[in-house]
Amino acid sequence: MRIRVAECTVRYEGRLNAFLPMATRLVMVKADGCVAVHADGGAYKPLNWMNAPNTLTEDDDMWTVLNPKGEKLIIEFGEIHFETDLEMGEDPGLQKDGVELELQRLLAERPETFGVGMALIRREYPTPIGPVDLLCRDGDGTTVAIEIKRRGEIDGVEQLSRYLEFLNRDTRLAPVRGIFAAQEIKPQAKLLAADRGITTVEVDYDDLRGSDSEVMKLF
Amino acid sequence: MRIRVAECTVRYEGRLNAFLPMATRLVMVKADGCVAVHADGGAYKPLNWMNAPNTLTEDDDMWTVLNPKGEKLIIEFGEIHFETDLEMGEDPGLQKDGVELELQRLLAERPETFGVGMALIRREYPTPIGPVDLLCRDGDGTTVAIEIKRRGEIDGVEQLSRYLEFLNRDTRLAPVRGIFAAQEIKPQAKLLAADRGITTVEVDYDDLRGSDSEVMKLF
DNA sequence: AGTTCCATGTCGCGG
DNA sequence: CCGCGACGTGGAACT
Repeated sequence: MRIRVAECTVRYEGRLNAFLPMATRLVMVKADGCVAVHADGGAYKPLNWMNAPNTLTEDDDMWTVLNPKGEKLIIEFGEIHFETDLEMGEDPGLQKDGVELELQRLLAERPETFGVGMALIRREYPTPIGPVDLLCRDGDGTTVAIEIKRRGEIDGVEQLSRYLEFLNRDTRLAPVRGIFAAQEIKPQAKLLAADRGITTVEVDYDDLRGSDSEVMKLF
Repeated sequence: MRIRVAECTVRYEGRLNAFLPMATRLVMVKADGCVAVHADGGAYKPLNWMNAPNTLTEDDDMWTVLNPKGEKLIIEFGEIHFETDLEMGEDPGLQKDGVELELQRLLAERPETFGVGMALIRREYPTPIGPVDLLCRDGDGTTVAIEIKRRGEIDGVEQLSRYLEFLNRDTRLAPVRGIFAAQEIKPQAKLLAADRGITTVEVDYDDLRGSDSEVMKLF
């Protein structure tokens, strides 16, 4: 990784045009060729950048970064305060844990969370426009499509609506009703769901995890 | 801005849990207190980070970053290869040009782009679920709701559909038809729009800007 | 503060 | 390679 701290101006021409007046900034060039220009503030996002793949041309006090899409990043340097180049090697990468899939797994194990007699048909039930998180049958024998989100927003309701549209064309399943489940559902999403005849359910992740541990303890 | 390149492990506990095994990485601490851990590759996004506001506690070879929401970032250092701390001063900030609002402004000035006799009623016409970009009346006196995006994708069609749903409940406006305008419209979005009876229009930003300059020159 | 929508979103997966 | 959905989305604008 190459790091240069210097006075510079930056011009980006691509999906939009942008310009940075002369100031002191950090320019980072990673091993994969991606370039990022950081100010000393403003979260982790750089002011300007160019992702790999690209080509960096160094020309006197000017760097030109081009990518195959025709985007261009031009950095013109003034005084260079500091520069270094360090070997860092491969990164083993990030291990994550505890997102939507986990919630889905927990709820798939406990369909009765959504009503007495609710039974799972299958997870990730395929439709032409993508898989429904859970497809179930309720106590009355009605098919139920369940969409699960960590945070329930209007998009999720739209997504479920589209699934329902398609599922209801399948005469073997129709009529299909919808349940929208999330840890927290925004008022606007609740409103739209109600308007569409979709039930909303707020689920408690810790409770689910807790009862999961309970179940585990029995074995 | 403080920069340290060192062997380290990183643990994040917050909205999810994540762990980085020991490896050489760059740790950046900006003036506003935000912390970012970068590998030598993978675009501009850090492997792990903590945005301001937060508190950094240095304890021997371990840094603990806490934020008011209870999220936690723990960095444990091994060998330190390099460290520096540089003054960079305020950044004048990025000047952008050519985004959605600009497109909206240009099209609001030229409603006839969407058909002969098209007249603007107002920009950002309010509905209970958000403002419609342009509300117009066409040559036949029919109300037209126009949604403008830089890139036309399925979400935009959904958004316009929702607006139309609400606008058509207003007996003073109904029937309202929809136009979906963007510099570029994805095939899937066109398909969905057609299915919903929404017209799609691809507009040329440079043409619009050009004719804008023309208009300017007349005065 | 809460909510909505934009973004040079980025990223990963599956067709 | 495109389409599509998730993201610790982040960030701005507006109520």
